[in-house]
Amino acid sequence: MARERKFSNEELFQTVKKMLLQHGYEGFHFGLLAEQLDISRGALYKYYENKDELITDFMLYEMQIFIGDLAQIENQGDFEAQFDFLMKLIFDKAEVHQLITVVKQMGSSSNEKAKENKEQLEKLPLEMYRYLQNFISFGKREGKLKEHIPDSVILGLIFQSIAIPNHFGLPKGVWVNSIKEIISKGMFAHS
Amino acid sequence: MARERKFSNEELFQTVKKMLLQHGYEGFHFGLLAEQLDISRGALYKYYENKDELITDFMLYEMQIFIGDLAQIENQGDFEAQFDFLMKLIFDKAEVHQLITVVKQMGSSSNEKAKENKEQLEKLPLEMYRYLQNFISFGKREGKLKEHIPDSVILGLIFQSIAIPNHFGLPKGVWVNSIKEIISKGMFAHS
DNA sequence: ATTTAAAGTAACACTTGTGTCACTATAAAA
DNA sequence: TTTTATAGTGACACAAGTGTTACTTTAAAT
Repeated sequence: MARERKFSNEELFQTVKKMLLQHGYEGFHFGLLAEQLDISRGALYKYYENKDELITDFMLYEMQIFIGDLAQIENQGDFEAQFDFLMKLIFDKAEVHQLITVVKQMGSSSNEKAKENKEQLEKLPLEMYRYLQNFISFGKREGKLKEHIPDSVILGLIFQSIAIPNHFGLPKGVWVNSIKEIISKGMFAHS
Repeated sequence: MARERKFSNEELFQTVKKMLLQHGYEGFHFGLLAEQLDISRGALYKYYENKDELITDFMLYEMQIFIGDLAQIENQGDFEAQFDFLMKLIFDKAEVHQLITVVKQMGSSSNEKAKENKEQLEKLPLEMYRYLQNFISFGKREGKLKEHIPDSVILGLIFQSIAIPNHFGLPKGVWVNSIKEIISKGMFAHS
């Protein structure tokens, strides 16, 4: 009944991700995207009214995958296993984190659908927080995590650790293990 | 011999900083800047040929101040004092860190002066590294820092810690001390 | 008071991105 | 094979940023 599409949703979102990481929110535009997908700019308007609607839609997709993965933390057994799982997840999905800054750069957008998407997006951190809160409570309850450090600092530091630049190109294993060691036991030698 | 300027260099750079943090590299432009400074756009071209020349010039100014402050680390006495000094400096100058990402977004710019500035900028991390390398060597030599953790991970984690978002608005003292504790002694309770 | 050098302005031509629309292309249903 | 619904195109009018230039303003030197 209809003509075949020249690009899949999967292709579209992958290209959007690449473009956003490369050019940031303000440098991202339909011309660039259309060129990468080898279609005309006009074709994109068949699916999205504007940039913000497309970006929020993409972010929703990306975040839902991330949360789906995160949900698996509950099946990981003891606290150490959960900690390892979380660190692995974060390092495997390093880009998700940089993408979050993109949403913050969006103004109050013109389009209705984009606003809806944005509202949806704002709910997701709460959903994430549920899993992470459980993880931390579990750790504290078991006496594995220091009681007196605020949960938000623990979470913040874990999440931020993915953004540390590996300038000297250390092998990933060494890299991740070093970061895990500092976060869990500190960089100071035992006195 | 000449007319009075409507804006000082100090004012200019402060506004550039604000605009860059607010809009990012690609969203920053002369029109915006001129409006903020309450001058015409054309006036800016009396001083800078284009955006990249202005931004690199600003970054050079900003980084040189930071390095000047950092140099004081050598007068801080023992290792713990140096660590405290470094953490305080980093938290007081949190913006400098976000600004570094701006330089990475610049393409190979059109203008000669901008290229020169960029080359200068690329030399600065090495100058910073000298101070930080000394700090870490000192710490390891004194047996205060773990020998087996690569220097680049230690530095990376310290610098990255400033970007942790204080979503829940913890008081700055609690906030910084918590982060310092994790970095130095870890978030795991002593077994 | 006149001159002068630098500061600032405003308009122009140019470039790049936006959103729309009449149009063509194509795969499947009838 | 004709119809039809959807995919995709290309051109148009518009909006926003760039870089230049002829012009005006102003404070200090003569």
